[in-house]
Amino acid sequence: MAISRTKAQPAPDPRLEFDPFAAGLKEFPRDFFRQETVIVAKAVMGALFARRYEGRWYAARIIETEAYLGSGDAAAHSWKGRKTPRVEPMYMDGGHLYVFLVYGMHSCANIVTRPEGVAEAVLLRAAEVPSGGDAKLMSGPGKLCAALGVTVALTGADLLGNEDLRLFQGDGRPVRIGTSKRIGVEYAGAAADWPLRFYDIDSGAVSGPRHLRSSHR
DNA sequence: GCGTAGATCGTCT
DNA sequence: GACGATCTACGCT
Repeated sequence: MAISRTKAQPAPDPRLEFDPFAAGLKEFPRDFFRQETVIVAKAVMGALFARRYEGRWYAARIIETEAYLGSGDAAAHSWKGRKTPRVEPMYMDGGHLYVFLVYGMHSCANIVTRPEGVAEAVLLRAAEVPSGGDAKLMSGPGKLCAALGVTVALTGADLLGNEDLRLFQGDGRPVRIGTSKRIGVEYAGAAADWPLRFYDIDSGAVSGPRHLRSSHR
């Protein structure tokens, strides 16, 4: 009988191997994540969501996000102050991770924003391979998590000072940002039409229907 | 390119 | 007991 040990985490896609430290990339200070959620949702465009696995670093370049505005947002899990065990990470200080499971099979990763007690977050919807390549690999929140090997086991983790889960600033290249309503929240009434989805107009990895991929704003 | 259906199970009512 | 902050396969145009 084997000795019980911590649950094994899935391996990231080898194509994502990239060392942000070797590339000299900087991280974000805590206060960055405490800003307004829409500001953060746009500012992390081009940033690298990175994970260490068996001693190597793997990363995804964020090119599509959505803002979820807490208690006043019918599309947010924290709508009307809901605070169930699943949603609790959304109430943590900015810079934490909130991961949940949708449709019984796909994980979705969010960066928690605002100070502790304010349940807002930025959903990471799509990303590019840092070294280039398959634009379809991470063109959707579930695929992004699958490629990086991120599961609900990581919900509540702190991205600052974390040994194997971090967020790095991009290389500073300007990103042209398009705006649209959020995807998959038709049940949210008026909030379903709020312009809270942001994406890199020039990226081939953007998710969603065609009419939500062309330039807006 | 577009629309539809089915998968699959944790979470909340 | 119903329903997802999704994805893929498949049929049709």
